[in-house]
Amino acid sequence: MPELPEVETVRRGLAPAMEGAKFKKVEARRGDLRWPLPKDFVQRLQGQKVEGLGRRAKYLTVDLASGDVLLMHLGMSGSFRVGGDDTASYHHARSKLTKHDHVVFHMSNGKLVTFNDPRRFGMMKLVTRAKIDEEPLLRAIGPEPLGNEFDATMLAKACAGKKTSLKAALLDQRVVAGIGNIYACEALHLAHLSPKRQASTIADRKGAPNERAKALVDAIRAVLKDAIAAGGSSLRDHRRADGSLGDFQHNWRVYDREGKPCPARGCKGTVKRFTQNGRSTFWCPACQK
DNA sequence: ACCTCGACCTGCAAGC
DNA sequence: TGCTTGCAGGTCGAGG
Repeated sequence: MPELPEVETVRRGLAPAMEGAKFKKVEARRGDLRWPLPKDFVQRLQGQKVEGLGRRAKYLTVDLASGDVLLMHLGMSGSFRVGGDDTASYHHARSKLTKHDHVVFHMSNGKLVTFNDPRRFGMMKLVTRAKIDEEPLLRAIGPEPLGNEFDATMLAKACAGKKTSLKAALLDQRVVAGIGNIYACEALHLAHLSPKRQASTIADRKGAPNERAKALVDAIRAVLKDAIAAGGSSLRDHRRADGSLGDFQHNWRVYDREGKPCPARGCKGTVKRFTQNGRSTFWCPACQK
C-alpha cells in the first residue's frame, strides 16, 4: 500500500535492520519485476555496507559504501518483511519464504529482509550516487510535500496553465512527489476542493497562488503527516507477527467510503465515487467545490 | 509540450 | 461450488 506515508513507514522499519550492516548474501529468486534485475545485481550488493536508508517520492534509496545506491519501488503490491535474527540455519530461513518473495537480503547482523510483490510492478535498480541527479526515474520528480521548498507558490506555479483536473495534477509526480490515489482524494476533501476542478484555478493569471492553493498545500501536508504518524504507531504497536511492512490501518475520510456520510464538520453530504483518468475518485459533492 | 489511455501482473470479492 | 467480471495503493511510454 505504497504512497509516500507508507514508503516512509517502510523506510523507518527497514532502517534498524539494514543501516550499518552489510549484505551478507542476496537472493534474487525472481528477477522479472517491472524491469529485469540487472545481471550484476547480486554481485554488486553482496559484501557492501549500508550507510543509510532514504526516500525520494515513493522510491526507497539505500546508500552503499561502494558509492552505489540501491533504488527500490514498491509498485502497487510490494512490501518488505523483516525476519528475526538469522541465527537459525539457512535452510530454516528458506523454509519461511512464501509465494512472491522475489528478493531476500541476508544482512550481516543476522536480519533477514524479504521483498514480496505479487503483481511485480515494483522494481530494484543500482545507480551510481555521483550520477543520481541524472537518473531518469528521479529526474523530473517534483518537490517533497513535507519539505521546505513545497509551498503554495510552488504548487500554483506547477498547476498554472494546466488544463487537466486538480486530482490528475496531484497524481502527477512532477507537480509534487509521493501523492497517490488515496491521498489525492483525502487532501482534496480536507481542502474542500473538487477533484474535477481545473488545476489552473489554484493560480491567478500570473501563476501566483490563491486561497485554494494555500488550503491545498496545508491539506496535503496534514493528511501525509497524519498517515505517517499512524504508520509509525502501527509499526510500534500493531506490527504483524511476521514483521510485514507497508500494510497498516488507515482511517480515511472519503477513500473507499462510497455511500457513507461526509465526515466534514457540519456537512450533510454523502461520499460519492466516480472514475477519473481510469481511477476511482472518492469525494463529497456537497462540500468540495 | 500537454494530456489520456493502454499495458504491465496477480489476487480477491461480488455476482450469477 | 465454480465461473466470470471488475477492481486494486503506480507509472512508463505510445499516440492523439
